[in-house]
Amino acid sequence: MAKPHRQHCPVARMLNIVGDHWTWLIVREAFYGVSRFSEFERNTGIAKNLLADRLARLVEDGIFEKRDIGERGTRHAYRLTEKGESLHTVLIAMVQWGNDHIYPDGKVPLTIIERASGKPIKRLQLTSHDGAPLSRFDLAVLPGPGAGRAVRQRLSQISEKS
Amino acid sequence: MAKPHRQHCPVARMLNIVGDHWTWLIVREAFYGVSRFSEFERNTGIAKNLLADRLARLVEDGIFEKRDIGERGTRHAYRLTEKGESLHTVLIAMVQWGNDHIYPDGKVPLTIIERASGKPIKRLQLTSHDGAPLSRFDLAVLPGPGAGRAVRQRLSQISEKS
DNA sequence: TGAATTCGGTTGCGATTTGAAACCAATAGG
DNA sequence: CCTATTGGTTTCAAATCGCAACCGAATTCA
Repeated sequence: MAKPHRQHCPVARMLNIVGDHWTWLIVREAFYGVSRFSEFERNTGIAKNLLADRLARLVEDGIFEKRDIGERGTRHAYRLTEKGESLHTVLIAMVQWGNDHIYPDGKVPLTIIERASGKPIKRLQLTSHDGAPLSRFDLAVLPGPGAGRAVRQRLSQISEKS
Repeated sequence: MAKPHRQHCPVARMLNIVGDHWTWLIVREAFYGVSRFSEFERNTGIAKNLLADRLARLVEDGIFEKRDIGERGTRHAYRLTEKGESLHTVLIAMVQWGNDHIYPDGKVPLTIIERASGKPIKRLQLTSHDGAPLSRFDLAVLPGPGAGRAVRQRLSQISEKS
């Protein structure tokens, strides 16, 4: 794949793990319940060598866990770890964006509903600490506890401008 | 870049537009207020030829809009369209995931706060139509108004399993 | 008014990655 | 015991990446 990003930025660092488009299709399949190599292959259309490579990386990065099945087996199940499971919010954000902006006339291929009520879920919304909805213009980005010199400098430049 | 995905899936289709890791760094910069070619270049570390390619694609896909500045200008500003702006939720989801899973001991490089209160924003949460928080196990995926045969078949296979 | 620098690219090139296919050993299923 | 499936690895051509060089127009500097 590509050269890893060295920036101390959660987005850049996340992209080192899940910055590949095949990876997201693999993760999507995992949330559909897929766990076997051949199923990932069939459902995404990825080439075998790439699938093997991506799965190995994802296991190494702690997104998937590889378990043997069948006792004396060369058969495996790839299951999402908790770290992997928590990608769910990002995936849903992607689905919602795709549904909003790709299909004309609301002719979306799939809708996500709450099982219990049968009604569609709400769109993901940024909210303040007390739950009030926020737009991106209500936000500011501050250096966190782990911010180094570079990050601090960068963020101060931004706040100057605005 | 890669061959586009042909699946009728919002995730796959979105990845055709923003499935590249550089693209997300460019979008990140745009949300920081960056609009000029040279600034994108400096702040992301991307090569000039790739930046030119990515920006052209993003303009074509309606994520950015390219405006001339300086009257008789070979100088341009790349600004997010509304379609581009709405990627914000996805980006925030990525930031939150990165902050949660990449930095040990909560030593995150940046925190996102509400400007008005100075307090950190809430984590993005899936909610039902009436606002109750949901986990991914509370959800079901149904074919939408634009679902074709392939999607229907696929989704019915999934519901069989669970 | 020149001279130097910046901006927004394009071109060329070697190194890396991709995608498709062929191949393969082990095992499960009938 | 035979066949198909699983989970890969290998091979190879084509595409892409990343880096550096170059470039014309325009802006800034002296």
